[in-house]
Amino acid sequence: MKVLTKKTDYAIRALLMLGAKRGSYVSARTIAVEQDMPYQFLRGVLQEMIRHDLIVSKEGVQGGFMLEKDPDEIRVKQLIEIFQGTVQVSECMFRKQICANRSRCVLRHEIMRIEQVVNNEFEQVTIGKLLRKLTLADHVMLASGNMEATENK
Amino acid sequence: MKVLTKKTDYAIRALLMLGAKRGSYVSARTIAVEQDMPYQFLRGVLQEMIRHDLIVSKEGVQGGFMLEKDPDEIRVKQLIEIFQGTVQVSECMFRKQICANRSRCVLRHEIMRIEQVVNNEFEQVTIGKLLRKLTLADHVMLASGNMEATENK
DNA sequence: TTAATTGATATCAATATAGTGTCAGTTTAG
DNA sequence: CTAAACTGACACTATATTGATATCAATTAA
Repeated sequence: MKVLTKKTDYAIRALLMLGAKRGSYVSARTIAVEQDMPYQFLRGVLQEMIRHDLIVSKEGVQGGFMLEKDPDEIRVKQLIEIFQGTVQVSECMFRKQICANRSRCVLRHEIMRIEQVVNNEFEQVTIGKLLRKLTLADHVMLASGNMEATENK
Repeated sequence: MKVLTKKTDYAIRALLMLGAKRGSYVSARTIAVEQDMPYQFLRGVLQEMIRHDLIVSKEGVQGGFMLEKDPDEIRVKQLIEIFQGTVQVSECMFRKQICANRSRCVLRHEIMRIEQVVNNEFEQVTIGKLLRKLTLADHVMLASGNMEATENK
């Protein structure tokens, strides 16, 4: 059971990078290299985020992508929805056709409850929160002199 | 994002059926027909559950499957683990290699926390609990005269 | 003018999920 | 003792999802 797919993972990390460099354009190439993501794949992810007004782009030399929304208003929940579709337990479950199978109904009811819990959690996590944790962690590392984890191969 | 795969879904519903008919053997054919599941596929699921000592089987005519464990001790969490592998956010995350990428680390940390929440929820749901909800729901339905949902096509 | 870029797609590869088929062995009813 | 109803154990196919690559036109700055 994999909670985040590559697309969502790349999206979040790209946003974190854009969030850290707010105000300037960062190219897909730069993000791909620094975050070790497949270039073309990442581009698709970035374009999807443009369509959802999370970021803006500038073409040509010195172009790239820039954060559009307030990091605190970009929720991981939304990213999951964009790249993985709504969190759902199993298919069907249309209101109209009350499911023909009792045990399936009982199961669904229980799972939908858990679904709510998960959604709630992902709703709480924003790019802003992650950004703050990121910089906080880096401060701790700098203070302790432990730098390896900050390096990029 | 799909929480339960068909295998897990079938497994749970098969167990509910075995739980409702404890003490007697129920054949894969019967379960498949009554619960509307693909016969051969279900058989694979049942065999997997035998390997994990959740159920026992008897070969030959009048044979079938029977619940082995106490329904209250069969947790949906375990079924998910058997049929979908441990709940994990993304691959890797081995303790030894501290991840080379800071933003990935921060993300992981947050996701692992949510993972805990989800695991906890699934840990609470047992076949026993579902069985009780099932029979309770049926009583309510019988009382209100609403029978359609109990019928099988 | 050229190189660095995005926009827009098309296509492919890899993996995971879902489902089918076959055959040997077991058991019970007749 | 035989036929039919079963499970055990696999091998296989199909479909869907995910992950990744490739191409080409348009844009922009140096």
